[in-house]
Amino acid sequence: MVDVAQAAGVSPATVSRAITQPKLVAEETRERVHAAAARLGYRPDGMARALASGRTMTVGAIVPMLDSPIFARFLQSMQLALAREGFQLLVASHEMSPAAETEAVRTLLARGIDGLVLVGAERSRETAGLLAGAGVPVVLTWCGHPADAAVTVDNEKAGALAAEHLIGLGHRRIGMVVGHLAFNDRQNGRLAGARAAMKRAGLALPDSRVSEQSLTLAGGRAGCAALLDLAEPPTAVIGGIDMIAIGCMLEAQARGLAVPRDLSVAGIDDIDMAAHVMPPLTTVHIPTARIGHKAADLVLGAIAEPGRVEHADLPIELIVRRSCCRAPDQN
Amino acid sequence: MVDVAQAAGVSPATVSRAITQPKLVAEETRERVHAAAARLGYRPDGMARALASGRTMTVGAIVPMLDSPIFARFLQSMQLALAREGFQLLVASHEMSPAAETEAVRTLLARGIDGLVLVGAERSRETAGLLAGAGVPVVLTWCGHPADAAVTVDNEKAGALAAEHLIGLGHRRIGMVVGHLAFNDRQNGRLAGARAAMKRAGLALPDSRVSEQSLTLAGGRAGCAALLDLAEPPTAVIGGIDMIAIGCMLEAQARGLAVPRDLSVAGIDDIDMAAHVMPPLTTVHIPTARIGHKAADLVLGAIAEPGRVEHADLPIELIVRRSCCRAPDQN
DNA sequence: TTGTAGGCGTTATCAA
DNA sequence: TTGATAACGCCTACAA
Repeated sequence: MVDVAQAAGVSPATVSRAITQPKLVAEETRERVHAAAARLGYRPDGMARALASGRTMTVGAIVPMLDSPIFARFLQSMQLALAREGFQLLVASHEMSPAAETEAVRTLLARGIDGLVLVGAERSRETAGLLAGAGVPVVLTWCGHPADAAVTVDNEKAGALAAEHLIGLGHRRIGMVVGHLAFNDRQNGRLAGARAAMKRAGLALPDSRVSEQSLTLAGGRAGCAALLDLAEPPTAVIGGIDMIAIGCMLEAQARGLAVPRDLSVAGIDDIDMAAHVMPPLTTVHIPTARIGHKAADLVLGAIAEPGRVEHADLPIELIVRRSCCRAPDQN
Repeated sequence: MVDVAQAAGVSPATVSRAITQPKLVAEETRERVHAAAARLGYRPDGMARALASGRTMTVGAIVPMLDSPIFARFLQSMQLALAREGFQLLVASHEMSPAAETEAVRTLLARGIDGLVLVGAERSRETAGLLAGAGVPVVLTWCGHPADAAVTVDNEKAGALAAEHLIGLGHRRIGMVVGHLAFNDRQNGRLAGARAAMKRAGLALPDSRVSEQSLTLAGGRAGCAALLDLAEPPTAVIGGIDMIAIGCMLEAQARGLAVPRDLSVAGIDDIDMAAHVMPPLTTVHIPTARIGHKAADLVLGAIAEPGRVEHADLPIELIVRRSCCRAPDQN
């Protein structure tokens, strides 16, 4: 910077201003500085800048896992929105481990970020403590109490929408394959919502008809297999995420069952694939990309105006495709 | 840090050493420092540390897109390997735009990273220039010239393996659905490899039997549709990535064609889903997670020992499942 | 509109 | 083994 200043015949301070606050510098001076900077190939040092200004132009995000169509999409849209404002995205994943999440928060905070985006509202006391003393805005996604800065969707309602659709089709024995419930308030919410909807209809969703599996196609297949092997197998299955729901369809089909004739399957998420599998999956649309975009908006807003906490609840809706049909007559 | 130093009755320099180079400090002193640090809740400032030391403990990665099972997996394993060594991952994506890649390189470099991982070896002159003057190790992945620090797989061979398998099954009219070829040397390589294999067998893969599509399920469906609508539709199709190949299967099935009886389909990548779709997809296994892991190893190695350039070529292999069968008798 | 000067929180060199 | 002290490269009142 000193070199640029000399080359442009100004002081280092003016170079700094010409770059970060162009309006404070006379146009003629500004141009001389920029020319000199370009000629000398000057690149401001981000760390020095961060140290002096306290701002890193970086937002951190910690997701349960990178290797998931949902979080990949989420990060994708967040990264895009951040990049548009000149911010960068620092990502970490905790692989469903609260301890790993704590560690990720710790290192991200130490590394220097201007804001942090997390998934879910449920976390260890230790992590919560770190966040409380973070000194940077924190935005929660998917779940979040009304007082939090958060972008939420109604996971209970998502589960309920799927269940109500199936109930409306006459299904009475409905099963659900969910992700591991520990440290996953999204899955917990969806299960609770489905259960509540069934209760309202005078039906039950006993634990025996709920299978806890990994959030993968394989998990869906395994969970569906378990439910189909029951003495009284369900006539319909809800997947806690689409990936699981699609796994359920594949397992049913692998056993020679037709979907939806022999087994109705509904999902939650509406990932791209849902529309393309056979049969196209009936699912609850969660606006994943919008969550990412909105989360970026909220952190950026809170960074610009410290203390500001916004809460956004994004609408969800049932997308009826062709993986569910009327239940066969039962007793 | 000054507070900690005072509380421990030592100088700031000793606090620094006690934390970063424990061995240089007497055990008794070290413990006093750590105790004081813990009591005061001291957290080293990453930016100050970066400015003073020149190391950021951060590695940048720029991928074509975040929203892809392959790159998500890749980043996942890289992030894990980096975290184990105390490094963090800064990610950006360029959405298949060379200009966006340039910009991403520029900002990551400015932000301060100790190393950079890129996908593919093909890029704009401008980006290449930035990298040349980057001052930090750069590791290429998937593609890379032998002189580069890179983790490569043989994309030509991948295309060839798929094609040879189909040729061996008696197919003579083989089509291919690839991703957009511009700025994607992986897809170019796979296509070239398939073409070369067919040529060796006295067959041709004319452009008319190659469909360029987006790297999605929908792209696969569209590409397959285009090929099936040909006057002489292929009896087998290769997908440039599994996602496309699976899209091809879905399109065929949606048209009432049985896979593989009426159309054989082969993919390249071996994503998790490949084993679970119906029929299970015959594909070329690309060790995506290992690429990520190895890339982390290489950058870390180059960071530790500047000037070191390692090149790793990872093996690939054909995984025969059930989406391909013998060609029907033709002409 | 521009320059001066102090400081951001560490690390690293050199003595002690 | 520990302590001064000078960078690290930039930002930002404050003054001119």
